[in-house]
Amino acid sequence: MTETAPRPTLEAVAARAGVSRATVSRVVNGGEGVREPLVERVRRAVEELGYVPNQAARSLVTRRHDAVAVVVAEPESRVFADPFFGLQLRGISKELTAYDNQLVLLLTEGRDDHARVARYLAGGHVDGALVFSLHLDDPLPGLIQRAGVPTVFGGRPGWSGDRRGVVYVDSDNRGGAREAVRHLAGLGRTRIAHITGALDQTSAADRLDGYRDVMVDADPRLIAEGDFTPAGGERAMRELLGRCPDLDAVFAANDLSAAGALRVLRASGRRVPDDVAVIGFDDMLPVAEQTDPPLTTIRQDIEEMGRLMARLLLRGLDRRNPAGGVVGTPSSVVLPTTLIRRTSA
Amino acid sequence: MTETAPRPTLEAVAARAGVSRATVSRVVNGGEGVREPLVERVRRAVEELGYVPNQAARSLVTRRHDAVAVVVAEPESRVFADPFFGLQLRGISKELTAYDNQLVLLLTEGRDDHARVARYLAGGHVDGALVFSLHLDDPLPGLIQRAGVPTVFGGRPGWSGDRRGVVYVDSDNRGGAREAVRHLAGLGRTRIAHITGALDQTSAADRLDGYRDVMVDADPRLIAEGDFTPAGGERAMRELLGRCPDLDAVFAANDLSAAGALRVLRASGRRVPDDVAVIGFDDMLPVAEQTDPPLTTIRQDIEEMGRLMARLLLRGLDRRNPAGGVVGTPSSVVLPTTLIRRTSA
DNA sequence: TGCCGTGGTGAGAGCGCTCTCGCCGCCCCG
DNA sequence: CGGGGCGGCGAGAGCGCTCTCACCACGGCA
Repeated sequence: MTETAPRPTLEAVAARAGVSRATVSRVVNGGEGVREPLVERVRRAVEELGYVPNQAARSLVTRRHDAVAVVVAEPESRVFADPFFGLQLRGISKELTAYDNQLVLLLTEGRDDHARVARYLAGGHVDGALVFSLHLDDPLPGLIQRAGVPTVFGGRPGWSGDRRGVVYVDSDNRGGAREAVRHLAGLGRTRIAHITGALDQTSAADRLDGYRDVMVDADPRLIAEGDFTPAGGERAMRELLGRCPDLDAVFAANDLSAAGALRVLRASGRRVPDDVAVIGFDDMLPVAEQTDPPLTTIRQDIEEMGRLMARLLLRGLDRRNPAGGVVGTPSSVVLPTTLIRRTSA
Repeated sequence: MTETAPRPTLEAVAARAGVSRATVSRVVNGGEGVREPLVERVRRAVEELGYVPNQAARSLVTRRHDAVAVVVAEPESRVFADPFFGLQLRGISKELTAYDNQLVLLLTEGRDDHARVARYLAGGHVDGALVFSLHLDDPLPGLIQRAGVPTVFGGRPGWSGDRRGVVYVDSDNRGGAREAVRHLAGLGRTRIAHITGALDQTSAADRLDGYRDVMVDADPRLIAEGDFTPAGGERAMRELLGRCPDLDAVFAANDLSAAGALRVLRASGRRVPDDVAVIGFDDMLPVAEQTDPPLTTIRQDIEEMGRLMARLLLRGLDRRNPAGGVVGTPSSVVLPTTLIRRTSA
């Protein structure tokens, strides 16, 4: 716990290099319009003094912070039980780092925190925000929109407010679900059940829609509500088995609930995939590879989603146009999914 | 993606309230030494204009940022496969939020990033740092110490540098391990094996030490090296079964590797706990409760560790002395562990 | 009544930076 | 050889805040 030492200022560097503050500033910010010998002298002075620009002073005049808030608005601590957010965070972090932006993490605890987050964002402490808020009734997106902070959402925000200018990155949940169900059908299965995710989230709703796209007139008893957790998967599977003992396949809304379903199936004496084929969603490696048997699933590139969110935001912020593409208001992106075949289906 | 609107300044509030900037500043910062009617007038003006202080301007003069960096220096993306960091982050976030500090997340990708992190910390953008760097040979703690940033480590840093003034928060890994092994011994088990964690981390080394404390002259073949992952647990368990088919208990360095071990034991036809008792470490709920059978384990309060790290740092920063206690250089804290009995042992 | 002490308020400097503008010297062209 | 243009550099203002200090109006005491 040492104390922070006094740090050299632009002034000090200028004095040492024998130039003006303005010139040092120019060199520090890229060196445009300064002749080589001077650039060299300034660089050396910076080096020798260990000069690091004071971000506060800089922000004060540029009104830029080179910082982005990441808002994770999950009511429950379930957030990190899933490796989901972690992976997305990693993708975000990589992209932000590549363009020298900092990541300010805002975790919310329940409703009261929304005001806090909104205040922070409205306070202009960051240049933009990446927001994870997937619940249908979440007031946060609205608050943020009112705060006027450039924002990219993680997952299609399911709220009823003004839709204009809303940018999000999502997986093709519906398409992926269709692919999953078609795969099961292609295996000759006809009694294909679905364990949904938490239906107040758009991803769960979309996957259910995808299931219905293929199973146009499916027996409604083949659908059981889960909540993306293993326990929820177990519950739903037991329910399904009770209602339709003759089912021969299950499409679970994510790998975690598939894992739960798998346990119940085994306990009930069914063999997977012989008696019942099971397919998950996410391709969460530590889960999908570790189940018994290993899980066939729909892969979504979560880290890439994070990276893309950051890239879109930065592009909208006009940060020297990250990674090419046309500058301007970016639009939402829906990433494709892939079927990963293991043994469960 | 709306543009940020121009925000009112102190000046504007002062004008509206008919007072000086200084008075507004005083009110905004607690209102000490300003008479009630004025306070009221200023408050109203702030409210009406929606004034939010410009943090950059404030930092420029106070040299405080009310921001803390959280550095996660895990080489591999394994970081978030474990819910570990997520939980700790949550604890940290809660505490920081309670004292109005922001959380700047710094994830590192391999060695090259160390310099970046060190530069950032040395740059004085944050008031302090919370660092997770548990590897023995990690140069980061040294770099940070040189940067002169007040720091609290998560887990005992295992490095050979200057130890003075190093503050950390850790679980009683050694004591917990002793309790685990004693519990197995109390069950009448005598051939107690140990699956270690990644031994370049202090927590793994400490747990191994704890095991040895009880099993003073254990057969060295009863120890197999794991790496805290389920796959590592499987590998180690197979190794152990090959070397010592007569073992009757296993203490795994964490729940994840215990889950792997459990699978191998079942595949080998052993009954748990009848033939082999198994105990884990961490009490990672989504893992420990979902194994078959549910895992007996050593619980550590991970969220509390995070909270404590933040509290210690803030206290060292002299932030109005969070949560009581003597002000001054804080010292390290080692949190106790608890045995959680489920069915595996 | 006069003086000092005290508490409340305002004026102003200055934190470290960026950016505009103006000056100066050089080169090119007539 | 002179003038205009241009590129390189420095001077200085000002971003929005905090904090010191001086000022003023009281009240208490002699």
